[in-house]
Amino acid sequence: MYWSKLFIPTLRENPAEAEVASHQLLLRAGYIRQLSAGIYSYLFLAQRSLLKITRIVRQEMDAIGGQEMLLPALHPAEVWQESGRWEVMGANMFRLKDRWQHQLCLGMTHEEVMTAIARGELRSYKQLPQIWYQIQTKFRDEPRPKSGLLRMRQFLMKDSYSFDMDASGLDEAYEKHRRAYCRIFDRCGLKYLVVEAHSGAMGGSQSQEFMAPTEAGEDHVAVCASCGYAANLEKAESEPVAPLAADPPGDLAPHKFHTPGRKTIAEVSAFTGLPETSQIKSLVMVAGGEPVLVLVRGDHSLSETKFAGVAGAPDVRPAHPEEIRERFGADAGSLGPVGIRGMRILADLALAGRRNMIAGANQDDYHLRHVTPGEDFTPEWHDLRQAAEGDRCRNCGKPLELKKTVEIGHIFKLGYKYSESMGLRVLNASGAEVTPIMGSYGIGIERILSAAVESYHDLDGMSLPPAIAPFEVVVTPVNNSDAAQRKAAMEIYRECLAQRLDALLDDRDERPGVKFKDADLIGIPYRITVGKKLAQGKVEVFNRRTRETAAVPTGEAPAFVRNTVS
RNA sequence: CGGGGCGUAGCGCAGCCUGGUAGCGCACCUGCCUUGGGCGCAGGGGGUCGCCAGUUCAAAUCUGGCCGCCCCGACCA
Repeated sequence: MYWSKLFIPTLRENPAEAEVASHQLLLRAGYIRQLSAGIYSYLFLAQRSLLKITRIVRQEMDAIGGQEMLLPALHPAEVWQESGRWEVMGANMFRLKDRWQHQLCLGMTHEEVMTAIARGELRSYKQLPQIWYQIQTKFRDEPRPKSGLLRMRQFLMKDSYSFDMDASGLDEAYEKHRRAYCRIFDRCGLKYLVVEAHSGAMGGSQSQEFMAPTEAGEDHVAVCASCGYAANLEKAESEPVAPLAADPPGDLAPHKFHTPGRKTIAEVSAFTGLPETSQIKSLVMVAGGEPVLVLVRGDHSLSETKFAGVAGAPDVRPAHPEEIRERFGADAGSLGPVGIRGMRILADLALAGRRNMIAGANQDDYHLRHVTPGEDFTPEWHDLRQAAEGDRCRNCGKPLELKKTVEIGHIFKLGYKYSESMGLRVLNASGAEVTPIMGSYGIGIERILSAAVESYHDLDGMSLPPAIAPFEVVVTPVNNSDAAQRKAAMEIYRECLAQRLDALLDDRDERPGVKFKDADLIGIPYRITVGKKLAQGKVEVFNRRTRETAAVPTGEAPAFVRNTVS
C-alpha cells in the first residue's frame, strides 16, 4: 500500500489523558482513538494488527479441534437468571429493556449462551467431546476503565468452551488449550508467565492464567526463578520470613497494658520496642452477612481471595467501623481474639506454634501481652496471608520475586456449574442421563497488542513483533522527488509483495526525518531505505528493534528482509 | 463508591487570582524553498472558552448546579 493514500494520523505530542506507554503510543501512532471512557475506535493500523492476532488465535484453536461460532452480544435476562449470575454480576453488567419492557443485557461472557445451545442439541455421549469458540466483543461496565486498551468497557475476547463426559476428558481439553495458548503467545512474540490462578466468580477447580509482565499491569504474581513455581498473588503460597524476635518462653497469662493513642501495628511496635512480627493483627471481615475475626502476623496482609475461599461465601468485605464498635466495644486499632465468643476466628498458619504475642485487648488504648494462639483462644487454622516480597518458595526455599503483570489469557476447569444449573444432560453408553463437564478458556485480544507495545517500545515509539505488526516492512525513498530513488523504491516494494511480505511504500512528499520518525513510531519491524547509496547499487535495511542498519545490494533487500522475518 | 485533578482551535498549553479586543507552539491550507532524523520564509483558515442558571453595564474569568475525561484507592469472569 501507498502511505500517501492511507489514514495514519500520527501525533507529535502525547495526548494529555494517556498515562501508560501502550496507551500513549497507540494514540500517537494513530492506531486508536477514544470515543468515550473505556470505549475505543480501532483505526486502520490497529485493525490490521488485531486481524493478525485473531488469525493466529484461529489457526491454533482450529488445530486443537475448536469450532468457531458467532454468538449474540444481546442476551435475554433469563439465561443469566438460570445460572444465577444475573445477580452475581451486579453493576458490572450492562442491562437494558426492549420496547416490551423485557430485560436484556450485553454479554460479559458466553458460558450461558453456549450452554443453552448445548442443552438444546447435545443428546448423546457419541456427540462429545466438543470444543466451541468465538471471537467477539464483550461488554463490562467497569467501575474504572483505564490504561487505554488494558481495561475497557467493550473489548474483544476469544472464548472457548469444552464439553466432556468426564473429568479425564476435561483434563485433556484443558491441556490442549494450555498448549495452544503457549503457541499463540509464542507466535505473537510475547513474553509471558503461566501462573496458578484463582477461579473467582467463574466457579470451578483448576485454573491458570497467562500473564504478560508490564509496569502497567494490575495483577501481581509471585515467581520462583529457581524451580519455576508461579502463582497469582491472590493465591500464591510461600514461606514467610522468620519472626524478628524470639517469643518469650513459658506459660504466661495474658496481661493487659496501657497503649494510649497507639492504633496501628507500627505504633504499637514502636511503643513496645518489639518488632511487628511479635504482634497478632486482628481484622474483622463480613462474610455472607456474618462477622468473622481474622488473624495474621503483624507484618502480614490478608489475602481476601484466600479468606473468601475459607469463609465459603462469595460476598466478603471488611467490616464498617460502626459494626466493629458495636460488636467489640473498641475500635479497629485495639482488637484481639482473647475473650471473643459467638464468632468464627480464623488464624493464618504463620501464627501456629507462636507464644506470648501482643494483640489488642478489645478496649480502646489497651493491648495484651502474652497471648498464645491455641491456649488463650482457639482459632481455625488456614493459609490466609498474602505472599510478600522477601518470602521464600514452598517448593525449593529460594526467594520469590513479585512481578506486575497483565492477564492475557485464562483457562478454567469449570466443572458442572453451568451444565448442572442450566440442565445440560446427555445419555451415556448405558443409557443413563449424565451431566457433561465443562471448561472455559479466554484470551484478551487487545491485551495482546497492548502487552506487545508495553514490552517492546523505546523513546521513538513501538517495535512490534513482525507477526502482529500492521506491516512487516516499509520501503522509504529518502528523496521522493529523485526519479532514480522513486523508481528503485517502487521496484523493491513490488518485489517485497512478490516475496509475500506485508509491505508499505512511503511515497509521501515529506522530509526524510518525518518519514523515519513516523515509521519508528508505528513500529514497523523493518525499513528499507533507498538513498544516497543507491549510486553504488545498495540500499539500507534498518531493524527497528535493534536499530542496526545493513547495506544490502538493491535487488537483494526484499529477500534479505524475508529471511530475517521468518 | 471515597479522594484528587482537568475541561479554552485537530493535538499540547497560556489567559482565570485582579471581569472589558481569545492567545502561543504544533498540525492544517496556498506559494516559494528544501530533501539522510518531525527543514526554512511569506501569507492564510479554523473557537457555542464542556453545558445550564445566576451576579454584573459587561463573564473564558466571579457564584451555584450539572455533564464529561483522567489519576489514586476500593472493586475487578
